Amino acid sequence: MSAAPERTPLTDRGRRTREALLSGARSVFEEQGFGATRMNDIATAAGTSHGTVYTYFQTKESVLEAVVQQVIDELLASLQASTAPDPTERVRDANARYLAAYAEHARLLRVVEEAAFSDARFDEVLRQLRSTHTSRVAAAIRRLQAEGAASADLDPAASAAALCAMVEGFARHHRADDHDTLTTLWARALGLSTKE
Amino acid sequence: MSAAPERTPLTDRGRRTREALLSGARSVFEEQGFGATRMNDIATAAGTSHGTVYTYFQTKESVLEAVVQQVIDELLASLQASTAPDPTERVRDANARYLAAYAEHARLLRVVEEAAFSDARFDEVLRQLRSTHTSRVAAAIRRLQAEGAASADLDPAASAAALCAMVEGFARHHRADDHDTLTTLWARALGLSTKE
Amino acid sequence: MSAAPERTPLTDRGRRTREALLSGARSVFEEQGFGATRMNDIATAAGTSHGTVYTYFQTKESVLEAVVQQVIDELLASLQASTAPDPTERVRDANARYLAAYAEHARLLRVVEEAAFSDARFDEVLRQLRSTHTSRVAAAIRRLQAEGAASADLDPAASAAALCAMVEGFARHHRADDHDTLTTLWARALGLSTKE
Amino acid sequence: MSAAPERTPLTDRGRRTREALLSGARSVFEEQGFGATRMNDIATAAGTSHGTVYTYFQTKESVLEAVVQQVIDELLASLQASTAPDPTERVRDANARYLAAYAEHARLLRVVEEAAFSDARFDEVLRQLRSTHTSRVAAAIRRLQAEGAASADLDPAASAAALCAMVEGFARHHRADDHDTLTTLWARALGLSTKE
DNA sequence: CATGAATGAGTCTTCATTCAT
DNA sequence: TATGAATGAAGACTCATTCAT
Repeated sequence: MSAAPERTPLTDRGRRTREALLSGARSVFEEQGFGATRMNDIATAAGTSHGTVYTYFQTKESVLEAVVQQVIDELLASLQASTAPDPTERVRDANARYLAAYAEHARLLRVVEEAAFSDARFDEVLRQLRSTHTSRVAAAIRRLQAEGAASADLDPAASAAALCAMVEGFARHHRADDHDTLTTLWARALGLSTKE
Repeated sequence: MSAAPERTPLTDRGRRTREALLSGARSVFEEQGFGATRMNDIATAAGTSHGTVYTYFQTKESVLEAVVQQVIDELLASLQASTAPDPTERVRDANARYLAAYAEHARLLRVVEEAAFSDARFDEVLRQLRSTHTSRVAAAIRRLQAEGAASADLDPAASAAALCAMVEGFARHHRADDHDTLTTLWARALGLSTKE
Repeated sequence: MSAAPERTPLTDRGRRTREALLSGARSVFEEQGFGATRMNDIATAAGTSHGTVYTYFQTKESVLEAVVQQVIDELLASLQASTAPDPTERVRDANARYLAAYAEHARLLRVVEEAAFSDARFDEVLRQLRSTHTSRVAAAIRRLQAEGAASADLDPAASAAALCAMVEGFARHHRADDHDTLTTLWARALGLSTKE
Repeated sequence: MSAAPERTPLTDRGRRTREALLSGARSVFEEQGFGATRMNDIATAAGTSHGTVYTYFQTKESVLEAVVQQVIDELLASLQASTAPDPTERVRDANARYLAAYAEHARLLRVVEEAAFSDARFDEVLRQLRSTHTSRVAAAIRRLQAEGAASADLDPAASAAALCAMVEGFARHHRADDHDTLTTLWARALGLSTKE
């Protein structure tokens, strides 16, 4: 009866405020992490009173969810498979883009990971993200195998999982833009026939 | 601010209490995570009263730190380089042991990761752990290269980082004991000359 | 403090809106009680926007006050003294009508009682209601005594108070339409001479 | 896991504090009502910090519940049936005691009524209280009927309900100690044979 | 050493009311 | 008039940490 519905802004002013909140929230989350961020910080960052946050969002989790929603699609879009002709180029390209995308969103992803410790929703978000990406990579591997460009004896799904883990882990812990080693390892692991 | 120094128990009874606390704390942390664990839960799990925890530890973080300390050494010990004669066997062996060790300590490691979000100390712990392991792997790779068993053109440090990331990520997200694919990928990536 | 004066709507549209608000408010109050009702709920029930409520009413209390105003007169009107010739019939008739009226308005009266805990205005409303009704009953008793139909030794005011309390309490707690016992008790208490 | 159990004090100091809280709470509730009472007020009245209230009680409702628990038994005890030989005396006696008990606890009962609007637990408390008392009165009426001292044609349960409602309502609205009228009405309603 | 009581800073959240459009 | 956004006072509750016994 007396709910506090996640309101969708009806006017322009409302839309602007909501945007300001999302953008402010993202900044603050990225700077302070999820747990350390106070609803008040979000309001302040958006230039509103703290009550206004609750006009558009129910809880801190909802805010993060909305922030993430905006980012997820954009993130997945930037991870589309490469169309380079050479397999190794494709891999290099894919890794480069992954590392770039990761670098751009690293801080927010960390926030989501943090939030995942106390809210399963975010676990799911991450699982989805990984699973989508891994599936794409598995498909790419299958394609390479069909073309005879990659070792046929590899399990595509497991390989994809492992290789994605490698890139993600590398991106996370070394945030280097050095993807040469990465590409080489990947290519050799898959037994890519290189043009030379 | 903090009055009582972290005390090392002098009496037998004290030693026993401290052990109970550590063991209880580990259970509770693993079950509930760091943030969700109350000092009270730790005391209860250890069968002591609330205040006793502070006889041995200064803060919740200190408790986790002590728990972790116990585990770290044990963990690193179980990750010593293999002594198998065949390179691929060495890799398989190492991966198997890594996955086993990870599985055994996964929950606690997650707790440390969670705590790392609010306390840099734990970030450091994880970094150390990874770095120690990666160094060892890098050394192993260098050895293989010296023996002519692995591709000489690979950067040992970067490769080690990437391959460790792969195993860690695989262990984390897929907690499978399927290490065949992992070993194959690793071996091929390194260009291991297989005995056949 | 309160800027806008309680306005009487001047246009037709205004009158309709005000009616909708009152009717919606009554429903919501009766369903949820006073404290649990949000201004928002009232607006929603009336099909208006949030802010519109304040065009017609100053506070939540004002809304209830207006709702009650409408009901009070109607309620008192339905409790006019009976004109049946036989005293016992008159009593039975009066009780029946009281119970019926109570049943019809019970929920709203409960709301008023609830509001009375935090706003003396509503205490006064209830006191008035009771006092009006009790006075009428006292007058009726005096009439009966004058006619020699009721025991002359009873204090009319006190008896009326007690008997009204009985009917009200019965209505409140037992919401039965069984008024036989009630009528009998009442008649015997007053020593009504029965026709037989 | 991380519950905040309604703790029973184990030490004397704890017992004293809990008592202080209950007694302070009762005062404050009676003075300000349930809704207007802040946890802080209770703490202050008990001379503790507000956190201490939560050492012993979970919510404001729990505090009231504990306060009421203490009173209920005492209240029911003081409403035991009279042992006077004369029926009318018994009634007078019972009413006198009821009015006295009511007067003593009136304020707290009002608080319970207030709380009942938002918490069904308290509705139940009141229902129980009434029902216990009404049952006793019904039993008393049956006894009188068996002795031939009261009209045999009355339904004891319904009569008890009505008469209890009368006394309660009278006590509530007129808090007079004038119980003469009450006793007379009651006696006549029941057709008590008076000794004269 | 152990116990359990006491503390209070820190946050989220609600919602009546005001205000700009 | 009507709308819907904005405000912010107010209060409940948690829990790490301190302290008296």
